Amino acid sequence: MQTEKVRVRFAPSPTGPLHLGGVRTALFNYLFARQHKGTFVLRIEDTDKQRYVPGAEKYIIDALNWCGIVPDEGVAPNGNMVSLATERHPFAPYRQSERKHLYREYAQQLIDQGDAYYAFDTPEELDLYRKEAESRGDTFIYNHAFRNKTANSLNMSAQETGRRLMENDNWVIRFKIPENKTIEMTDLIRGEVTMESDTLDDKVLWKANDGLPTYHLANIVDDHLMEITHVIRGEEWLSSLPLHYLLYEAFEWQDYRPQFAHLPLLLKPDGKGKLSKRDGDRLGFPVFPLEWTGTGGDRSKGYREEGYYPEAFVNLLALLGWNPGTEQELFSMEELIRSFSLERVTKSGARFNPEKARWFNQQYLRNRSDARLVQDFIPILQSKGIKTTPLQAEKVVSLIKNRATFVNDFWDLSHYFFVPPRSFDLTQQKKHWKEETPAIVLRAKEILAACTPFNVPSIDKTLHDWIEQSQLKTGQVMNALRLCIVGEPQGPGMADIMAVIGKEDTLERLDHALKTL
RNA sequence: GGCCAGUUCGUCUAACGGUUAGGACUCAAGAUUUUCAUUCUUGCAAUAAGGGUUCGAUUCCCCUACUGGCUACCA
Repeated sequence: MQTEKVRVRFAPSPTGPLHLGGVRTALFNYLFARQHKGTFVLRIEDTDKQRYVPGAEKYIIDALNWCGIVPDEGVAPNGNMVSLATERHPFAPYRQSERKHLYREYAQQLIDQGDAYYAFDTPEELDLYRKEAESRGDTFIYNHAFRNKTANSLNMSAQETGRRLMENDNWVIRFKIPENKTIEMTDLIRGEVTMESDTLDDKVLWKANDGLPTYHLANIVDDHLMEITHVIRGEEWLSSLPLHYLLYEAFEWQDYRPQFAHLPLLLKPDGKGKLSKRDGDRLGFPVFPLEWTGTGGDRSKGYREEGYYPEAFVNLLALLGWNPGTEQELFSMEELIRSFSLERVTKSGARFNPEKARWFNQQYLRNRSDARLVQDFIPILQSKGIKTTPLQAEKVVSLIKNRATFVNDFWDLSHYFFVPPRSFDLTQQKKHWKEETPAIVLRAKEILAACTPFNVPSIDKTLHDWIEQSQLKTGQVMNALRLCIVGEPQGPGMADIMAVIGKEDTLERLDHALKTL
């Protein structure tokens, strides 16, 4: 089993944008495949016409791309159709809607074997049964007891069945769950799981009204046809595992059955339940990798647009439900591939923590070279109409980067380097603009005017010599200068700031402040 | 309601029978500093409750509680 080539798949449904949990599932599949030198397949499960959302498939591909989770095989990264099998995509097509012709024969096989049957209940009838059972305090299960007393191909003649099918009566194909059987399953994360077949419903395998298989059938058939060796998916599928096991048995594929791993769910940061789209809006953090505009024009924030680095995003996702067993928290994709293991995936759901997410980005931002940060900063400066040199911008970046979480923070942290303060912080004025201050600033101006070269060590020395001689306090001088030059109580050392803005600008700002304050 | 899974600081988690129960985020305090931030130090803070098993339980078993998932002709 271990010697065979690993093939995993990520099989999202294009019913909307991929959210955090989906990306994480894709990531874990990707890491697992890479680690085992296997293949990561992207398959699109679009068997639900009602819930299909145009653009969702493209979104999924774009999002994975942004994260660097690029499929080896499957629906192409550029969104192009891969309908014909090629060397790289031997099992094409990878979109279930394009594979619909394949599934019918498998459904038929199950019927011929007696493992599935045509059922003719209407949705209304079933609704009624359910309500009835509920009012009695019972649980409605569509199992052997129930199927014996309703209209289906199991208890009517072939002619009658044929007639009803011809009349296009309301029919579906249901799987015939075996009676009184204990299903023993293995999950790579949870270990042994057992379930009694009598608690299971005869699930619908084929929907007559749109002529498509349901998830369960399509999924099992495709996983088999595509030679998937490991199914790594969300915990919400754990309760379908017995059905899937039974299907593998019915097809006599149990020897090729993939191994299963059910990932813990991502939960809301507060309150109850799993993370949903609305939580992002409510709590003010994105739940989607990329910004998404719904059909109604409603916009949902994306990590990319918030200014997250994809590397940081992937890193924080990887540590949700998995840990390396060491104290390392920062991982490149390569390191993740090396360290990942399903054995170290947690069993319990993980609450998403937006604070920690920001911390990850901050770490990545700090580790990024000034030269690279400048590339992202320059467009922002341009959009503000600032003219500067890359050298100057890089100097600024190096001074303020450790205060930022995102490149988007840079402007707020550095505008005073480029634009003289328009106003002066009031509380700072109260604290640092005393009776004697104008005289000090005036003198500082003279001293700075004589300071050459106008660089950090020289400014520092000049200022400190003067402060020492005149018996002033460092804070007295520096805070006053800061008020004049920055306007706010923030920023790097004054010598650093003055060196960047230059002598001329420095003196002008002092002049202006003396007049205004 | 039924079935399944889960439960260690507020959050993410480590400890696979023997630790003062560790780390990270957050928060608080202190140090450094011309401000803010950084950095450093310190602190607050957890084994859901109860029974077993064992010389010894976070760890194994049972039970209760709680949490989550599923319970569609959705995936």
